[in-house]
Amino acid sequence: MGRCEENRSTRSISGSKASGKKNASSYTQTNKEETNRDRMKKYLTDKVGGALKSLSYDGITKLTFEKPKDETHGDITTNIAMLLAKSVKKNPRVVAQEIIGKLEVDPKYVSKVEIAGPGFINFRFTDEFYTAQIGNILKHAESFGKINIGNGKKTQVEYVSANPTGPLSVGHGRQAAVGDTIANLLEWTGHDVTREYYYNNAGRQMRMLAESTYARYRQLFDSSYIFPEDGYQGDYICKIADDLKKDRGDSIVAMPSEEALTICKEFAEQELFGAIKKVLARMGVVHDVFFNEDSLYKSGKIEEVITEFRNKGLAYDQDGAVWLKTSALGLDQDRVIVKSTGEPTYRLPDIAYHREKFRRGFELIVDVFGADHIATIPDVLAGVKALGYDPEKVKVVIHQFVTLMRDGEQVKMSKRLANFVTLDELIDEVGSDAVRFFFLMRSTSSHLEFDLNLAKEQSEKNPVYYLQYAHARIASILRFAEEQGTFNMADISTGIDYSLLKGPTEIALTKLLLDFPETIESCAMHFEPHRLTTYLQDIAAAFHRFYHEHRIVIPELDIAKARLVLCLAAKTVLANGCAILGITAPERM
RNA sequence: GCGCCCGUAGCUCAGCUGGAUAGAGCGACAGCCUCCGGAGCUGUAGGCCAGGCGUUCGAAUCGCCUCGGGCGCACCA
Repeated sequence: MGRCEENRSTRSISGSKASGKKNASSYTQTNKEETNRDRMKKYLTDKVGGALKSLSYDGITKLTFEKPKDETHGDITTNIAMLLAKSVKKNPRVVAQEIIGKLEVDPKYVSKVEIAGPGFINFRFTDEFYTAQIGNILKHAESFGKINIGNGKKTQVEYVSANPTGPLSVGHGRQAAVGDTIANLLEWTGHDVTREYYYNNAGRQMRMLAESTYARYRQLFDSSYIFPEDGYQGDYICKIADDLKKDRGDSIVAMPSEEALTICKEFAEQELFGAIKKVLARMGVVHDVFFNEDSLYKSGKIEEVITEFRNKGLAYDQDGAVWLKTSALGLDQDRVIVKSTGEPTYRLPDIAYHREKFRRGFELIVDVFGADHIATIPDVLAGVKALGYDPEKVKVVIHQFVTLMRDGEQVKMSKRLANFVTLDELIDEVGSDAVRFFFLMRSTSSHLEFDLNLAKEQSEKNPVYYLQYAHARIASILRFAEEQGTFNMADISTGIDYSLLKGPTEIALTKLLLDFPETIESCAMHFEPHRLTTYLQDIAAAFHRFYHEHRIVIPELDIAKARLVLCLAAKTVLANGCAILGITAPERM
């Protein structure tokens, strides 16, 4: 890995990281088997399984439980009777009745079993079953929600990966937020995550950057100097040229052009990469590894791949170019991997890079790309497979485009005309929390409409504030309770009578809080950060409802304490969720 | 022409491996502060889930087709 530029510097940006440590062995707090729903399933699988056995219905079909959509249908449900109905030739409701007849459940856990609809068996658990677990949330505190399902699996998440030819756009911003949050989710589920940025500082784009910079530099001395036709038009090039002049005076003007261009390229690259890292850091995004495509050439990895394809009979020469027989790998047509000019196409280094990912020992590889890169993926996966690696280990997350809206109108952007909004400007305008949250709010497969007015709005309309407000409000209540002497943060773990929590809003909030670990699991396994944003909105809403129904700091100390502990649990989940999303959870606002 | 994504309330979008009367926010309308943060809460109105056919006990969800919108389809990355 010596070819990679390591960057394991401290990640202390905006306090958004729960921890800079990525030691898999620290994920011992919550085992998967211990999540609330798993516990319920395990219990019921045992009980219902027993009933099926005594009816000789076992082994016919798989017994599963799921969470009903509608809360009035109980806490957990099974469709087993409907699945059995056909093979035992009975009405599903009759089958359900038979099962219930043989069922023996502990009333301490299960308060209600009923047949509903076409033949669902619904179970309701007791309030105490839930509230008794609040202590568990407090015990794990900032680790509540961590689930060790990755077992330290070596995982790489590649995202952003923009070449240093200009400032990052809002599209890159979405990718940064999505990639970084997926990385966070994978860490929370026990994966050993490396955050990586792949770039190319050779090639045509960079040559154009050099020429553009050089031209702007020359124009500082002679305004009639001609700017290249396809050059980068943006003002940022002028600024780089300006800085170059400050740094080197007029010393480059007289140089031979090759030498001058090299200097311009390196200067511009350094300046742009600095700016890219800086703006990413503003969003709390810090990569561990910056992998330079050029290193693949220098170390001969590119040649190696070509040779191997040739040896396998998967590469051939035609019209002066080298072709990859992708048609033999299940794709519609063959593709060029080395142009007749001798230059490789992007496919070749991409394949070589992915092979390196495998060679470096990654067992799970997540690529986050923009929708415009969709077409390249099948080639790379086919290439990887041909080289003997399992393409199933590569998960590609494609995100669709971002549209900025201002005052109900779409903000027109064009990179070529250089009138696009940069990520930096976006953060300047609405702040890092809103940027991250808005980018994460939607499913990656959907286009994202970013409403600038809404993101700036400091009111209940703004979903970020709604969430953060809930956290700040709880913090305020806890402060108040401590001032009143009702509550002592130091000894909250003992002497709480959770059975005093029995209002509908108290129970609803409790249940939702206990869903946190499985929400994390689901988000991580499907690489879908947006579901966490929806979940946290629900938590905030459930808290506000609870708050409005019950006064918390009251003279009845037992009840006050139980409610305060519920508040603290809600605060914990909100804070942990925000940490994963990479947004702040303010104590005051 | 081919591939991928999307089409759900006036607007922006959820809806996890198919499940029971389709959800949220905004917008509209009507309410709620002697009391811990009203940046909050409650209620009303609003939908043939683009359309069609199929799979099944059961479809917004799966399959095929059509229509709309986006993004790609190079010896550019």
